[in-house]
Amino acid sequence: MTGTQARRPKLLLSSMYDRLLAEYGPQGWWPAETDFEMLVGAVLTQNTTWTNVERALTNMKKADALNAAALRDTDLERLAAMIHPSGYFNAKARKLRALGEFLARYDDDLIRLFRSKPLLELRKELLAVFGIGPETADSMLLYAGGLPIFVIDSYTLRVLDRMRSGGRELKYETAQRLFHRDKGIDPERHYGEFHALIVAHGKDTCRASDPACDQCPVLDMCRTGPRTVA
DNA sequence: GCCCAGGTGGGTA
DNA sequence: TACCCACATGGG
Repeated sequence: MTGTQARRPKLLLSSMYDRLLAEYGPQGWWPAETDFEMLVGAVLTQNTTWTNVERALTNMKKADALNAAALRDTDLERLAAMIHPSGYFNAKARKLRALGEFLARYDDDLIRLFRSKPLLELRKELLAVFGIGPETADSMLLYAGGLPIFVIDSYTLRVLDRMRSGGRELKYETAQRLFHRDKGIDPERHYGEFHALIVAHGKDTCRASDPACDQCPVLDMCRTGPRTVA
């Protein structure tokens, strides 16, 4: 650090967690009845509102298609019709097909899948599946697999960028490292809840169209000047 | 009518 | 690596 550069206060992410929890209460994510439904929901919710995903999931349940074998065997056009409300239905139908084919490697057994290898190897394997990117993979590992990995989404990147002193936008893995390195955050107790709280806050007030975040009632650290994320 | 939503894959320079 | 764009419905 140069002599002219002022030392900025460190912001503990754990304090952000406390603020969000006090404002929004426990979120109890992921909103799915089964781990398999969670995996499907993770694909369907890509760049889409959850209410639209729920409509698609309901259609799949009615058609008895909410299982791995159905993802593999159902005609793609029919699958796309079921998930129509979730948008990108043709692309997502192909993604669900790829998910079903991937699960067949583990005999459609999610416990077997998540216990098959170390976390980072499993993550790499998921990322190789068509339609599964970093956020989708990490959501699956955390919420369905119960594994200690933090999920970064657009809300998280937006909040972190606003809390920082400017410069380049954070990349996914860089942002994820900030959470993994914060000793005040317990992976078992906090990762799932923290991500859900950030989403709750994002839906509530942290709009992309409000770059100054001036109206944010919760995270005033977003608008109180330059800070450095711890 | 416009913007946005719990992203990802493919193409290009 | 860093951009761009396509993918698409439904709510505010």
